[in-house]
Amino acid sequence: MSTSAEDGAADVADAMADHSTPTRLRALPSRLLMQTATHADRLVSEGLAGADARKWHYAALLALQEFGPVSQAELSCRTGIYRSDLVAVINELAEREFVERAPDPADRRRNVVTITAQGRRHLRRLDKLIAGIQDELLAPLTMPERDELTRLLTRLLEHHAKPN
Amino acid sequence: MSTSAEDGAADVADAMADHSTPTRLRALPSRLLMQTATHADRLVSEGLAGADARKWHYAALLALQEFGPVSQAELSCRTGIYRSDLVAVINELAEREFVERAPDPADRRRNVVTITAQGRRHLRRLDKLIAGIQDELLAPLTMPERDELTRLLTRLLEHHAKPN
DNA sequence: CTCATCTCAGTACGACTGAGATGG
DNA sequence: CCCATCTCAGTCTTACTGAGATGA
Repeated sequence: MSTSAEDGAADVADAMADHSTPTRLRALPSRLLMQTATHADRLVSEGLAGADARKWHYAALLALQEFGPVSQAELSCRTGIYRSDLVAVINELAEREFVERAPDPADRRRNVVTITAQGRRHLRRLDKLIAGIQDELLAPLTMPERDELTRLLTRLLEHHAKPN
Repeated sequence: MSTSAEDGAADVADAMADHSTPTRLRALPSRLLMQTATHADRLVSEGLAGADARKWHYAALLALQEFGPVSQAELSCRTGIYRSDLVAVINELAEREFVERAPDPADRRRNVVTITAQGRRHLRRLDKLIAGIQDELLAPLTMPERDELTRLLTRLLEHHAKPN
C-alpha cells in the first residue's frame, strides 16, 4: 500500500514479469499448498501416462507388493483409493496382467488380488519413473530442504488425520 | 529398509495405530502435497461456507482491494480464477453488493469491476476468518517452521511457473 | 477483443444391488 | 432351518473442477 514497499514490489515485478497476484493471496499457505500440489499431480499424471499408467496403478501395485495378496476392501484402505474406483483400477491392471483377481475360497464374497511377476517388473519401471518425477518436482530444493519439506508435510498430515 | 530406521517407524506405527499405507507411498512428496492440500482446501471451503462465501470470493475481493477497479480479464490473471468461472463469482459478489460491475466508459467491450464499501467490510471479515483457518491448518508447526514451509513452497512454485 | 454460456472430461463420493457370510 | 443383519464387489448417480468451443 505504501510508497517504499511498492518500490520493492516493482523491482520484483520487473525482474520476473510478475503477473502481480495480490501479496496476501500469494503467501497464503493453503493456496501455496493447493497450487504446488496441482502442479505435482500434473507432473505425475503426465509422466505416468507416458508409461500407460495412472497414479492409482502405482499405489495399488506398491501396496500389493508390500503386503502380499489382499482383498479389494483392504487394498482400498491401504491405498486410499475409493472402493468404487478401485474396481476400475484392478480391471486395468488385470487387463495388462499385472495383477490377478481370484475369488477367495475361504470367503466367496471376496476377491483376492495378487501381483504377478510382470506386475513386479512394471512396478520397478514405475518406481524409477516416479523417482524421476519427484526429482523434477523438487529440483529447486537442496537435499536437506527436501527432507525438511517432507517432514513438515508429514507432520501436518498426521496432525489432521488423527482427530477424526 | 534398514533395521534401525524401521525401529523408529514401528514406534510411530504402534503409537498411532497406523493403517499401514505402504511406506514408499506415504513418503512421496507429490502425494504428501496432494493430501495436505486437499485437507487445507476442505478447511478453507468449510470455513468460508459458514460466512456464505467461497474461496474465489476472497481472492477476487483481495485483488480488487489491492489493485483497484479492473476488467474481468485482468482479474482472472491476477487471481488465477479461470475466465469461465469468474463470471459466476462476480455475479455472486454483485448480488450481495460487494462489487459493482459497470461497462468501462473508455472501452465499452469491457466491464470494470469495483469493490464497494460493503465489499471492503466483508473482506475484512474474511481476512480474519482465513487467518484463523491458516492457523488451524499449521497448528502443529512452530512459527519458524511455518515460514520455512511457506518459503519452500514458494520456491517450488516459482521454479515451475517460469520455465513455461 | 471482452464477456458470457455451454459443453465435456476427470475426479471424488455416496446410494444402491446382489451374492455371500454370520449369529441367534 | 429361518431370518435379520453385516460385508464385499460392482454399477450408477451426483457434484464439483479445470478447460475448450462458441456466441453476443
